[in-house]
Amino acid sequence: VTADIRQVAAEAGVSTATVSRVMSGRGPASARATAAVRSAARLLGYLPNSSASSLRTDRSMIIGVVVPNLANPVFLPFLRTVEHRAQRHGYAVLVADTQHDVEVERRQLDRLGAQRVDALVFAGRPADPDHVRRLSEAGLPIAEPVTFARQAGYPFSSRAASAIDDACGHLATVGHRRLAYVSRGGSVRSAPERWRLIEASCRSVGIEPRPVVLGTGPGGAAAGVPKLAATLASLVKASEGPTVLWSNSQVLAPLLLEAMAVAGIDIPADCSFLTFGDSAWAVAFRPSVSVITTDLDAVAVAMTASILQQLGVPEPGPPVGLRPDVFVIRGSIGAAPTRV
Amino acid sequence: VTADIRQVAAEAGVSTATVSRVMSGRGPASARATAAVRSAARLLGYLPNSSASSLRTDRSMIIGVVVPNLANPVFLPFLRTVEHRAQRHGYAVLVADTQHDVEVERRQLDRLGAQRVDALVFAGRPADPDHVRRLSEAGLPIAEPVTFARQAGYPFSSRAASAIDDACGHLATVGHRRLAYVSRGGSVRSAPERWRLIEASCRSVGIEPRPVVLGTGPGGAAAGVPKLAATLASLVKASEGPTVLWSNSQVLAPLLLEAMAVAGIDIPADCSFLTFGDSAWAVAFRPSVSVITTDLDAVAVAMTASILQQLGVPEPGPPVGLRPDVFVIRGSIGAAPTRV
DNA sequence: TTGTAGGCGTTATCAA
DNA sequence: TTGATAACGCCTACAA
Repeated sequence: VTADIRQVAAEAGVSTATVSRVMSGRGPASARATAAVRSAARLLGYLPNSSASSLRTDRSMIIGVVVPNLANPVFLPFLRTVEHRAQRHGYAVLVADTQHDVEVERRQLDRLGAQRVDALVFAGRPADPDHVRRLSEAGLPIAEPVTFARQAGYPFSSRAASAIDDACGHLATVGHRRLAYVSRGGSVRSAPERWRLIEASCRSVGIEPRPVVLGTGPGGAAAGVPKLAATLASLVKASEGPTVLWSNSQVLAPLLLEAMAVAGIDIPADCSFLTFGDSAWAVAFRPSVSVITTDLDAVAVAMTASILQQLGVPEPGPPVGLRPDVFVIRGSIGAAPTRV
Repeated sequence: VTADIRQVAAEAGVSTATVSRVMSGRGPASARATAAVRSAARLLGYLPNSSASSLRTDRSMIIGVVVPNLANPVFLPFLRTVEHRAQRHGYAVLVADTQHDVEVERRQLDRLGAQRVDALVFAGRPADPDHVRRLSEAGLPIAEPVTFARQAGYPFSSRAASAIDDACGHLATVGHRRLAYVSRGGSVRSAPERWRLIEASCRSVGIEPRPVVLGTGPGGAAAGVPKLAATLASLVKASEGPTVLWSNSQVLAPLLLEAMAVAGIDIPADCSFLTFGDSAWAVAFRPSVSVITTDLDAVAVAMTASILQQLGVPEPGPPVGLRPDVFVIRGSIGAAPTRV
């Protein structure tokens, strides 16, 4: 369907070597030849076949982005950032959703391997870290959040820890003594450090933490708001019930808030609320929702910069620093209620 | 770095042709040869080089997905659906963000063209429809929402029209006579039909519609909530001001809601509210937010199925029907206030 | 500064 | 059922 390099060469009255040199910008070419090739290429709508070029040069100009769950909007800024910076340097972006599944991840990595991607960027923790380590040792440039943060001097724990400490400290100060950390089945596994940090931090300020794991069926928590409301009602209204609900994720937060509204739990009079992950809706909600934010975008920028550098692309500007997570106090946190 | 077909052939004691036949599943191969090749491939970690394969077969096994704005979460389910169905049939997905810009789109399409993608899926309307039409006429399978819906017997207008009529009808019934349709600079251009439909529908039920376009600077409306609040306050509190605010997009909605809260505008007592695009937060919000939903996921499924069929991949099951948009009544719409 | 020619890894043809 | 071999389109020594 498309023109090839020989047709362009013929049209321009030069050899294929000259066309190649002009199109890639590598190697010498007279002004005359350059002009002839350019116009011939435009005339024929010539686009160099990157399969052929990859085969010859052993560079695919493709970066693979591995996302643990494409349904989760938190990964969107990540994907966006990588795509923007990659395309600026002529790289295309292949996206692969692993659906939090080891087997799917393996298949996807094989697919990316078959495409001979020049680098791999993980938007979240890989399901099979060993496999990834092996690829990395085989010479493939790879960026993965946890390892990356560690190398950059921000191991996960320290990045999140201060924000979690801030949150727990504030909660204790305004009188809370019992906290429930709510998550869904799938997510617990993906971020076990969080729970450990929260647990430790709570204990140190005299708050008793308690994990609440919601069932993860088809439809998940979304399917059963009335049921969820009942669960939360009995949880919160018990005499020794928690006075704070802490949502494990941005996705879970609105479901919990809705269920609390349905259950007639007033925020923050009956129970305070906070969640991981900020959003415009969290701000708009009344009372506005306290959050712990991670600057995922900055992480993506730093990871992409590191990858591009390994690929030998000069990225101008100073290296981007990673900001630790931040605890944002908003109206959804109030003084602990005194239960009758 | 990776093993090639010759090494596998040597290891398995067969020819490269046999390896190729076994790995691709095309062509005959004895059980004995198959087993030998399989184990040799596993041993060497062999992944066929798809650049070479593409070059030879003229099929890249890549589907390009063009997204007008990767920052907008509405495109996420779309991307997810295409990715899932594509990978099920061995296709990889290349994602390209055009940032609503003709020039960027052109560059991205060139990049995808250079990769010789087997098909193109547009998650939103292309910035340069003529260019896309040209590609399509050149034989590239392309799916694009508007054209696709039209072919499927659901031209955009009729898909959205009944929901818009429902909304306007309901608003008129509960006494509204003046409506403001709020959008941001960029989005108006991307969906001018909406405004036309809304305008016509409002007029037909005796509501006076009025477009409100918010400035689109860096940071956009997000930067100036106080300013936005002032704007909305003077808009709504005028004696002839609108009694309904209709948000053009899911992204804009939380900003407007926050600004209304800041401005002390009560929903729905002072002013009713509705938006395009449903979400868990819209449901959780109090009062919960009335919406017009589009089943983008179903659109993605149908578009992908059509593409896969054009690529000669048998998609089992009956063709998916496209549901028209739906107007969902929730608490954010109430009776029109009588202004003093 | 330009052209010639060989080969990147794979698949399809064809003869055995 | 198998194997030898000629492309696929491009890049890059190397020679001119």
